[in-house]
Amino acid sequence: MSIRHAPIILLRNCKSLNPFSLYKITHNIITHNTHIHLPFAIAPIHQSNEPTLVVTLRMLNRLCKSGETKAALLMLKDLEKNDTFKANVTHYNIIINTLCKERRVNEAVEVYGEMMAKGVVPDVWTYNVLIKGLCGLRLLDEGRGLFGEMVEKGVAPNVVTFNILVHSFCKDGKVGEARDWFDLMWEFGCVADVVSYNILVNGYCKVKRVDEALSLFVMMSEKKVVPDIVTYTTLINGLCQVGRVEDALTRFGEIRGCGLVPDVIAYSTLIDFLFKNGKFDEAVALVKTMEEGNVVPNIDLYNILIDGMCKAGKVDVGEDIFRKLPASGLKPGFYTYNILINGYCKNKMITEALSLLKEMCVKRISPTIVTYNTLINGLCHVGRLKDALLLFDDIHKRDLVPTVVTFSTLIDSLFKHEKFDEALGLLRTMEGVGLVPNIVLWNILIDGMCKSGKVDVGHEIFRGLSSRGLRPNIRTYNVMMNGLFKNGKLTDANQLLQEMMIAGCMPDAYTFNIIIQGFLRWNETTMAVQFLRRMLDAGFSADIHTSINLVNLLATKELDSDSKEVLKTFFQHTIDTTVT
DNA sequence: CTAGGGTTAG
Repeated sequence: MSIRHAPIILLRNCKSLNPFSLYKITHNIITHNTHIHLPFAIAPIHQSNEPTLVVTLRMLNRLCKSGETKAALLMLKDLEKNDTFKANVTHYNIIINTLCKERRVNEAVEVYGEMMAKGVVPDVWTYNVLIKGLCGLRLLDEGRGLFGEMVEKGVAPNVVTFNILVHSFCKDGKVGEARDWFDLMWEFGCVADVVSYNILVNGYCKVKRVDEALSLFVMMSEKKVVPDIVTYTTLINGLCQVGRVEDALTRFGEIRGCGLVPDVIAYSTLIDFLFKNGKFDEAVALVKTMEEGNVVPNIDLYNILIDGMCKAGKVDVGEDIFRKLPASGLKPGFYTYNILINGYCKNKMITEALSLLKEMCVKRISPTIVTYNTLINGLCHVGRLKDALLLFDDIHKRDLVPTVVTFSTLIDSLFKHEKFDEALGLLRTMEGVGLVPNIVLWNILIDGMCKSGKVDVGHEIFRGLSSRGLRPNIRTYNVMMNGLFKNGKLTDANQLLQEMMIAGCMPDAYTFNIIIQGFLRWNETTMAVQFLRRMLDAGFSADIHTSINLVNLLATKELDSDSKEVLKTFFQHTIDTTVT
């Protein structure tokens, strides 16, 4: 037997080897026996007479699919070296795609450079994959740049190219630009398909512009693009998000009439929404309908069910579903554990939550940082700050990295325990490891500052937000307003209210309660009553503190008849809603 | 032999 035939015999006998081992062996033989050509060595793996091109493509693809990127890269290098067999654009595409999926976009771009240096001309697939990879890292400008480059090089974009771009801009919250890309495709001879519409419909829904989503739905029928189950699920989700449940249910009912069948995700969307809005019975009824329709629940639906049970205070039912998963051939992963742990925490059953953490470790399911964040939050919530800090120390031992959420939770709790110095110390630690506070943490900090008697520092932080590229949200305004009122800075508080309205941030129930209590505290009865009226008009109700203050007001103060009238309406309204 | 869309936890 000549050395030339060695690989053939070797590989014929090792069908059970995985692609990596096969290629490793092939690769080793080739590197040590330079006279053997790569295709010659690989072909026998498949014991077929297929053309070498197809064989090598399959080989590469199998390596990538089984997570053996290293071996795949090795193989590509060999293909590049080979002079009797030239690497084809698809070889490169497979590699570039894999690297992009692994978020190794830098390397993908390098391979792109290499292929051009080798004179291999990139095609539309190459660009689509790279644009998607870049946009996935939120490098939208680079993605846009690559689009320009492909056009310049004469590679025509297709509908997929535009879908990737529309989707990327939607994900970044830039629906306007997404719409521009959507409209642009016709100028390149492309026509939007059902996927294009679904992406944009979802984009509009995610920023709560549901009416524009609905008008796209109309546009679809004008353009004779038939909606599919994804279109319906997207719309239903959007309608739910803006509280239009009735419309959502109507759409759900339309599905079958279009010759479509609701799938698990369609059901999941509605079921989850029903649970989140306290419509427990309706949610359970829909699960039954689903099962009767022979739609098989998957792990995601079970996660939603477990979460829903926990949110309804029925953790034991949640645990029951959890324990019965293996019977349905499903095994809970860290995600499911996190949900159940969260359920126990929200129901203040910390012992059970902690024992689930132990169980994960025993079953070799690695907890994630979310697991720890959930437990730390749960411990803080029941006042066990010390234990929360102990758990915080465990994070490093598990090779996990704390996130801004981890720090925020602890800092918030430290502030609530009036441990101001420790809170600020932890903030410094956080910044020391290169984490940047987000708006949620700034809200906590502003609140903490105000409550430790440093309103001015809080106000300063607030003023500095825009220079950090952050926009105050409703909570930011609320904590700031609360701080200003509590410290008697009524003028500033008033000004802040104007500011938030101009910024398009509408006061919510919290805002009104803060304002009313704030004015009452400083005996500004007229203002308080004025805002009470505005609150009632806006459809919000008073919280318990505000209500008590208003009762006291009625009992102790001389009031003009107008004010009395407002208070009367308020109490009547409260009684009505309490009785029903 | 490669590219695009809908649901869930802190």
